[in-house]
Amino acid sequence: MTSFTIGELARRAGVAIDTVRYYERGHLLAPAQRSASGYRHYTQTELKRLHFIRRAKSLGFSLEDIRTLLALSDNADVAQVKRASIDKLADVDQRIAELTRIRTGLQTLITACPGHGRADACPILNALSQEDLP
Amino acid sequence: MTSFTIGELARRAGVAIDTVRYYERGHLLAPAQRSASGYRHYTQTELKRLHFIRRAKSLGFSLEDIRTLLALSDNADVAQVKRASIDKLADVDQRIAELTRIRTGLQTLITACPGHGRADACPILNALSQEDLP
DNA sequence: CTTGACTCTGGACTAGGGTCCAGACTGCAC
DNA sequence: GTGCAGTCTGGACCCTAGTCCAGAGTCAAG
Repeated sequence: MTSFTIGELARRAGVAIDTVRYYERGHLLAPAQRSASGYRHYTQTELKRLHFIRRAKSLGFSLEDIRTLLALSDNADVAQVKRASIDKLADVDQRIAELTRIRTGLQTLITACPGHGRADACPILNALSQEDLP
Repeated sequence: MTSFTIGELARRAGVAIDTVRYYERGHLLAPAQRSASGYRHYTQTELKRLHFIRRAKSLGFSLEDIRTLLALSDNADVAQVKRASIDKLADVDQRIAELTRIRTGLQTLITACPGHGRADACPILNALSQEDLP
């Protein structure tokens, strides 16, 4: 069974060493095995877990979410994992809707702005000064 | 020329008093006129500027962005205002695309997950453990 | 004149997700 | 056996956009 140092783990997972230690502090990773001299040593198991964390993060889960997910996953509670994912999806939809609203507002202003001339002919500046915008 | 206190300004703009002072500290608002006793006093000018700030924020500009925008607006530089808005639009598009990618990944997993049974039958958990996902 | 609401200041604190640091120790190659 | 890279620890610090606090001073109504 090959094992590797924290630097090697970090390199393989594409994170910073400090991040690994931070995850350990935050109970996302279990306390690592130590060598006689106190160096942390890891195996594929921890690398997989670290990959899990990064993947979940890239899917928009917070570390808090991931702590939950890992606990559920450790308990093999598929129903709850699915439920947590559905909640997260609703969350993502919410954020997309908000950004889309912002996008529409911006696009309207940009289209209307001549891009030159007097400031009071610029709908972007005017709109930002008015009461009645999105 | 009517003038009003910080509390009145905050009330009219729909922000907290602390936020007004915070904006002054961060040079989004110029240092306010003071009464003999040291109370800040504001006029329509500052109220309009504060509205501008809130509006820009609701369009997804950061305070840093807004500092820039205000400087440009003070210089009446319409071309640059338009350019800054276009940059921000690209930014928003980028964020929407990223979230949409996340959404697709989640939706796929949720659809595929039976919601019960063994953990290793749950595609959400499996996917998070694999290398080759979005 | 008192009471209560308002304002002043500097500074601390929040959340989330890390990042950086000093000073000491360890591991490995040459 | 020396030099350099890697690792250890606890704790400080970063960012954003505020929010909250204590203790002191001020304003206006009754």
